[in-house]
Amino acid sequence: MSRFADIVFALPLPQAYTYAVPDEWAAAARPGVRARAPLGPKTAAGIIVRVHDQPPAGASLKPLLDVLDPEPIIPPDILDLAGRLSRRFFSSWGELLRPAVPPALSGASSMKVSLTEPGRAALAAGSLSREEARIAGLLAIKEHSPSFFKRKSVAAGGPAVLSRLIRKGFAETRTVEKKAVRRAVPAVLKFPVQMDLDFSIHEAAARAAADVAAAANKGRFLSRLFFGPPDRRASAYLACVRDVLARGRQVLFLYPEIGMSEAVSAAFASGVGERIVLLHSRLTPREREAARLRTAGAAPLVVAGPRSALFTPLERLGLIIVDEESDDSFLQTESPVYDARIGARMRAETAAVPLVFGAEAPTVEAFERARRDGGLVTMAGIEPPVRAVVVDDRTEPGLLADPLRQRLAANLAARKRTILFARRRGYAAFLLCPRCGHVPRCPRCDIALTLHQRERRLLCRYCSETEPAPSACPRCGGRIWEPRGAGVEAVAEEVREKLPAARLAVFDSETLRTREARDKVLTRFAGGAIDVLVATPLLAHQPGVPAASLIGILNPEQGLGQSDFRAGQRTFVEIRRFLRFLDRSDPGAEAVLQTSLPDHPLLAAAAAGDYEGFFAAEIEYRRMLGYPPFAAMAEIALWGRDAPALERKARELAAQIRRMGIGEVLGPAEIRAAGDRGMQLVAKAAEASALDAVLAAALPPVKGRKTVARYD
DNA sequence: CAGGAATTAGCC
DNA sequence: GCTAATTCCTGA
Repeated sequence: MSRFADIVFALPLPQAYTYAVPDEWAAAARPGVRARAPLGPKTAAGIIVRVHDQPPAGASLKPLLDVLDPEPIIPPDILDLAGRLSRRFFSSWGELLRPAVPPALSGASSMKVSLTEPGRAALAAGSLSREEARIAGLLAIKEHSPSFFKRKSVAAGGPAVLSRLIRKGFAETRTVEKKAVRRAVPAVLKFPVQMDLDFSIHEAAARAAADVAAAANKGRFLSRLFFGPPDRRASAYLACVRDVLARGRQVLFLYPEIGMSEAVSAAFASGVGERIVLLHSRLTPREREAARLRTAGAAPLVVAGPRSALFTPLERLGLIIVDEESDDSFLQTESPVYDARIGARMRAETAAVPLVFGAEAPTVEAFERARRDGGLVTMAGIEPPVRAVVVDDRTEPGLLADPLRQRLAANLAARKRTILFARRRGYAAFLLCPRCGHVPRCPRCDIALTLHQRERRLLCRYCSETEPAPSACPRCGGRIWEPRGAGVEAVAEEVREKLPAARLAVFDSETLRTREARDKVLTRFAGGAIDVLVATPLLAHQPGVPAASLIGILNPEQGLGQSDFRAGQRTFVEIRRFLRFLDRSDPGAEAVLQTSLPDHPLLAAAAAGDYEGFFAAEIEYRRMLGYPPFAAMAEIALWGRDAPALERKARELAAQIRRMGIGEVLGPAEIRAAGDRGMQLVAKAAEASALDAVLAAALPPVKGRKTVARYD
């Protein structure tokens, strides 16, 4: 009889806790059931992940109080998957299990804080203290949840200052009932897009689909990358899926949370029909429960959903597909951190089922791996890829280079739709005093403050510090500011000035805060009531964006400047994603990539749709610098205020990891984010498992706040 | 140096 | 995430 149970909680706790199992619960305490147990001064419900007979070493022992389920609510394979992901990403096992737990009936409201009229007046009059003005400035831009102010990145002392503002009547809280989505999306979606799908697949794809189906049938792991445009991938997926369903097995289909790539979903809707269960963020709790019940049986189904669908329990899993593999949304960066692509590989390997990745512009890592393993399946498009004209903006005075402006005017005259993509929200990335070169910076984070013209405020995009935009330069007293690094507001202003007849809308998270507002703008754009959308990359993650006859991409080279080994990859993928909105049914449709680096090979490759050209250069760069996929890598950051102590701790950790003898340890180097000081180490190893083992041994003893990012 | 506010460690 | 313990800070 098992006398101990390991329990995980849906809290950011790094490990499982061991409890004694009282005799009365000995039979009921099984892996996968919920149990209530004492945790600190309170009790909490968690999930039993293991029962055993090994008394825990050292740690104190308390008995669990109650077993809440007669039967396991989570099957062993999902418990194990979440456990392995938590160890890989140093995140919470219990939090990872949350999407696998049947939807609870709690937490139906949330709190919002907003500024009152007296608060606005006090802020404008400057009668608030520095700290109060900072918090009030944030609230002036938009309302926030109280927990927003608890985030370290927002403000030290945020909660206290906030309660003072509330006490003085300058701010107020209100409870927002979480309302069920009124317009329910049916479980089987009907897709508005009409397209002629070419279901004939060419030979290489047909052969690959046959391989995948055969592996699914034999219960064998196999990994393939379907490299090609959405319509081609869709027909290849469908061929695999039909076969797997016909053998009575289930398919897990993961897609990024961008509607769903429309060609793929349309193909699924017509090819699989009723046997698809779509999981997505617009489901109401009732629909979510209905979907869960449908997936709970052994019926052959396609379960399609975003990254969290990875944790859907399935009795008869036969195939996993991850479409749009290079989309950033597969990596969850907030707690619990995990990468659904890595999780999909783990799940496919353990379940002994084939794994199919698909993308038109895959990650360098996936492409290299597929090439090496012979898993690459190239599917040429029916049409050649969209090509963008590259335009040099260095000699142009305004934000829109002349060739782009002319095309915009012509497109407007023809009453056709235009989308202009700018990289930033707000008005300008930063202000520059042309007289002395001064740039207002955040006093805590040292990065340039963003100008928000409408509120006349400067905002730090790291820590949300805000202050009124200064009228005169604090250094030289100059009265003229030059806004640099165009945001959507500035681009919109220029279009209005140069082309007053254009009916224009700004599409960013600040202008359009709710889903309803976003849908409304898209409907008007589709219906011809809006000619030009000036959008941040947010637009590319919306469902139902109509195609446009002119796409302008403004200065994507800004994304290349980040000191991140994946900046090139991200920029390429983003440009190709923007270009997808080009209306290919219009023979006069054009795309323009405006840049101050017109000769940059990555931009040229992105404009031409030359993935292989991009890959050849990028993989060489990764090889030379020893980045993934040529090494497994971890960025370890230690955070704190006491700089000397921090540095000592970081050096010790670096030495410790070096002693354990893995590939390479770089640093520690000083980093700053959100007003915090940190020291960062980079550890690299040839083998991912070796790196994970070293980190698992070296990290837990390190006290204090730390973050780990792991890449392969 | 009190007394409260802010931050952080620990939760089995 | 919540609470208790610890550290920090203000103001005399």
